[in-house]
Amino acid sequence: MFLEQSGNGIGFGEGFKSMTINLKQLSKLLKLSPTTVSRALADYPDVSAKTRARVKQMAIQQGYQPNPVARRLQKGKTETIGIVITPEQNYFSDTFFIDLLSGISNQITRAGYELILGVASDEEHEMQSMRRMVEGKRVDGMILTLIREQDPRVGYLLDRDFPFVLYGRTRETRPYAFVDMDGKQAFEKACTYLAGLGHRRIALLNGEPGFMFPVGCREGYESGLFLSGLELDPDLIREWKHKDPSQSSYRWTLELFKNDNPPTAILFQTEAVNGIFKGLDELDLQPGKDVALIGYDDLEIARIHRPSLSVLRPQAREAGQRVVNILMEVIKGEDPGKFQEIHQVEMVIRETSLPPS
Amino acid sequence: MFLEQSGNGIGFGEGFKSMTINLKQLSKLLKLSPTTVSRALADYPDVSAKTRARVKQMAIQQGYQPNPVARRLQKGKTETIGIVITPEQNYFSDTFFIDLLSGISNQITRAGYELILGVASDEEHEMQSMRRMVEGKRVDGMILTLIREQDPRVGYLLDRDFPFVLYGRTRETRPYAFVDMDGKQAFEKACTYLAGLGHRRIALLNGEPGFMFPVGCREGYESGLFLSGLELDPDLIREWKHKDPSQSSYRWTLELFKNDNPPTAILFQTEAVNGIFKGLDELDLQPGKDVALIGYDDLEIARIHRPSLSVLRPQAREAGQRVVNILMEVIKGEDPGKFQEIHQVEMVIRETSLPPS
DNA sequence: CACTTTTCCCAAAACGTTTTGGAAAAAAGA
DNA sequence: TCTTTTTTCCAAAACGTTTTGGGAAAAGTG
Repeated sequence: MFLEQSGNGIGFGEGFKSMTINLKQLSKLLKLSPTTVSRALADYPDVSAKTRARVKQMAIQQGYQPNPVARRLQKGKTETIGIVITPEQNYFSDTFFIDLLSGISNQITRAGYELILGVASDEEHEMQSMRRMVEGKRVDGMILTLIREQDPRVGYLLDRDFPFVLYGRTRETRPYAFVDMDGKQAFEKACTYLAGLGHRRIALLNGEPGFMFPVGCREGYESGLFLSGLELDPDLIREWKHKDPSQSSYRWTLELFKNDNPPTAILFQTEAVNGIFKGLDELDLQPGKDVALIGYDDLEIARIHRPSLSVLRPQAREAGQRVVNILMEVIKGEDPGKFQEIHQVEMVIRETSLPPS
Repeated sequence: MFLEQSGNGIGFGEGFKSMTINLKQLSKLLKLSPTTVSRALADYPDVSAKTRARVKQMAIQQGYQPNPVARRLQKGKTETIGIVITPEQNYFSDTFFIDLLSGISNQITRAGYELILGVASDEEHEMQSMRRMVEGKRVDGMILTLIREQDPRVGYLLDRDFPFVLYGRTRETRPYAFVDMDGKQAFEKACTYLAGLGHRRIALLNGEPGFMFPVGCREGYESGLFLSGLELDPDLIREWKHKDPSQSSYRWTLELFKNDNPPTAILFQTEAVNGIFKGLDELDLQPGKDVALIGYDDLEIARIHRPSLSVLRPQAREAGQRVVNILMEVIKGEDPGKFQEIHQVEMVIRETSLPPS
């Protein structure tokens, strides 16, 4: 009588929609207890090989899939990872971020987890969206991107000992897990490469302060200059704005060439390329020929432009996968401090990195 | 004794992480049954105003939030919406799609739901990702974007009577819910506007066949020509490829001007603008001056380019919100056929829509 | 054969809610 | 006062899993 309680028998005239089978129904079909079926499917050793095979076959035949919500309740885990993106800072400018997201998503799916997405219009909503996920017990872990030098999200998560992994780094003394690109090494490489070609006036059009990624770029730039025996000239360093990459980089490009001793090469984030091209065009300078250019990130525009743009190419997809694998470890209870990865960035030489004319 | 079963008292020395309170704990604190507390918070009329107030106050004070997983299990709903995006078809080319996603996400959050994201590399994985969500009982409804003329996803969902809403339309006779932009009316408006300026040779650089959105654009273009008393010339219609918008549109731009009687204006999707600018540049034609241009979608490049690009501007954010509101109705059991919305598209005249010279 | 060990299975509890179906207490009506 | 109605609360069931803690049967051992 107890077994009959919920009256959900094998189901006869049900619609397509409810044609999904239950653990209880499946076990009834097999004349086994739900316990045994559950354990058979989970490969517990205390169920005989014969019945395990029988159970699995029937499960496949009936298209049984355990209800994830029920499992989550019992296991006390949401099997869900959260990420919050912000449109203002033009994340989606091109393939880069979607590559990262693609790596993240695929790896999360492989683990049987879900990825829930928040879209926040500004920093405040970003925090709010994250808190909803964390305090509302909607996720087991968070992935953070576009990290700021002082990032309140990191402190928040560390304070409550909530699992998370950064794509990027921040200024925080407590140990935390991150995957970052070696922007420093990349810009150093690009800078020494240009110097090796004979360039003596190399400019840096960097991302604006506040975010963390321009820090490494600048370090690499300075170190590259030093290694090449070049002096750092503050007049050759400018910063574009996130809210308006093209416009600000356009203006700074014009500015750079007002210099008595103008640059013969520019290092920058590819996000700003449109403004630079426009500025050079206005100054009647040919990219590649009159001014060497190397961008950071291999966006579509870099490949299709003529002359094609030499770039530093971070492997976003791979990084995304690593972020997820690490987050899974942290969720399991591993020490986050153990997971701090800095990935190499390759340089792709195309047509805009010639010697000075 | 029954009440003591799980031994989770009010919790003294627990860490930050588990400092979240339970319905049972809350009810114990209030000396009420979990039933009453639950019903008080849900504003049931069978709990007195006084205790309701007391319960709510204590809930706020203790920071109680019902465990979403438990609620989902009991309610038999996942409170989750699914969406699958594909990077190949460059969705994220600019702000347009993120605006749509932003509207979707905000509205979903407002309803207390989650948005889960799948990223699929191709059509096959797109379907696979969706089936995992649907058959794995991970979502209550699906949102579909970038719809194809023959779209297997729509048939799949209709067959199993699963709630979904399209952003766009497809060729399907059974009724389904959608929100679409009036591409036809938009292109008709743009076309008659250009004709009104005196243009007689208006070209269309359209999206490639297979997807649904170029269909409306073409219809609007043809209708616009007709209304303006212009003949349709097949030589003035070309289609760019999704995999490579810039490159293909570049080639087709060159092609268009090999014509004995070349166009004086081009209508196109803004996605293809880089290729067009490049082609015109190579032909020594000034955008706006020598050739009028109107693009569909107000991407950043349209605003920052000089001359700035006249565009047709769909309201992506608003559309995203409507998609979610409709999906909620469909999930509630409303007839999807009732929800078929076509949104107007405004035209933004900037510098590239001058009369022919 | 009697005892121990191993193999194989299962009933019941638990996860944290909401809903169902009353029941006691209070108020209203006779 | 007694009955009926309304108000206010709650115990128990249910959602669909996984885990716990055995227990019966089979196999091995002396």
